[in-house]
Amino acid sequence: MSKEGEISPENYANWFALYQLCKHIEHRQTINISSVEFGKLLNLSQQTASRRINDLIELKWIKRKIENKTQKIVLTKEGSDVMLLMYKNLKNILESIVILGTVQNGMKEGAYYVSIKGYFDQFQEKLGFLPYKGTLNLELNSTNINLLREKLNNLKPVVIAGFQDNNSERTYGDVYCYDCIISRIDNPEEKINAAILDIKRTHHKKNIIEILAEPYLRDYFNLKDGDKLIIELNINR
Amino acid sequence: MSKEGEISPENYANWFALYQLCKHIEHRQTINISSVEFGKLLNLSQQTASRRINDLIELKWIKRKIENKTQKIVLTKEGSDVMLLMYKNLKNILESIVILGTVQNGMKEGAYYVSIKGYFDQFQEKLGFLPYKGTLNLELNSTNINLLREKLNNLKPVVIAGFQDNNSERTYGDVYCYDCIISRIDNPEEKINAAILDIKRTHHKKNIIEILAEPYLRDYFNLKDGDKLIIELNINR
DNA sequence: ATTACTAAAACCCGAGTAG
DNA sequence: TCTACTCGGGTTTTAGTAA
Repeated sequence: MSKEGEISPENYANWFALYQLCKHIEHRQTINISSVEFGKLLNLSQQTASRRINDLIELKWIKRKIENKTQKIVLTKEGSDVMLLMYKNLKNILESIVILGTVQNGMKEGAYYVSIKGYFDQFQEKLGFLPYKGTLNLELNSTNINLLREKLNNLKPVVIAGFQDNNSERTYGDVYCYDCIISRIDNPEEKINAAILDIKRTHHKKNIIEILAEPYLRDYFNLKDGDKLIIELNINR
Repeated sequence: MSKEGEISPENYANWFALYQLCKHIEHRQTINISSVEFGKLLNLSQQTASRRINDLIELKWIKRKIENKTQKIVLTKEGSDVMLLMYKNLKNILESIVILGTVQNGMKEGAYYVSIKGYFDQFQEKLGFLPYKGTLNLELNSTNINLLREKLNNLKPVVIAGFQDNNSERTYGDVYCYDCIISRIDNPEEKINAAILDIKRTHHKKNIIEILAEPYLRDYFNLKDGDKLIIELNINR
């Protein structure tokens, strides 16, 4: 076997077995499962499941106590480290994948919302810049939109507080933004601070997002429809 | 093959191959790698690596363009979904593993810090309760301390702002806390809001954490040294 | 250099069964 | 019932090699 906790071809079957075991973990890192049940979980026979458990014990990823012919399985520190390592690696991979958007025409609803005084006055303080009164529309492919959603889930939004307009009696709800950095794909070194307007509330096709920034981005980056921009999220938590 | 994106024994070798490929991803979800290099990455022969790539293409997890006998590999939406799914499952697993601590004697430095007026006055507002002027020490085993660290990494701390004491000319730094919920392991239904004092700054053995709560927890839970408590973190982001 | 076919070797799984 | 052994058969890997 290779380095401690490393997953290699000799043991990725075992890694997968550990992963399935962990899905059934209960209080105190304990799992109650027979080799027959474990076999069903893995889509494998009782015999192979039993062998897997012994492999995992040998790897020191789990411990077992047999009481009255039934086994209690406990995750060890090494075992939980293996799971943590994979989790961290996946997190890194997903975070390192650069998200790309394609410039689309139109300013859509974003421009309207940005201009409303009750919102606009909060931008300087909360985003760190006074945005251009319009948004840039970026289309993301389905790979990118999924990754973006997951990244946004793990990010704290900038909340632009809602308010009541006493003249029109209209109520304006909270607006959510996410800090980001934008650059041209053909010149990734020239970056600019920007913000993504919350994608949940827009009426768009679901794979279009709206970007806020201080300058008019089409001029700033000399953009035409179809140009590609890199969207980096600040993962500075 | 089973459900879309599901990893089963027929394809966890392929899943692992995809995972290794993703570690080498570059701009625009593209990977440049030969079958020889990929074989080395997987600790497998060039022939098997080549077959894996074809398997991944058949699974629609990647696409490939061959130019001048060299291949460019691009992750598909399905491929990134597979990675995202595993990431989310691991996240769930790690979050669902309950962290246990064992009651230890002593109040240590925590008690001193809690009592300092400059800090104490902030607790009501920031933690939602005025803590007992002492901390409960919990010892965590190495599995639990690792999991806790990872969970805290993904949590927003409650910052108790530092201040300057004009009498003693001493400067008191920021103190970090994390909201949590405590219960006896033998009665997990009776819960109480509490906070973990930042574990990084204490001079403790590294597997001891300090808990703040409104009541004197030893009385509240009728605790003696060695009793076990469940520590739940608020993952309500 | 590449990728990938074929065929033999190595490996793994599960049926039968023991404890 | 449980877990886990042996061993035959099927699957996967790799060496050799072609394109």
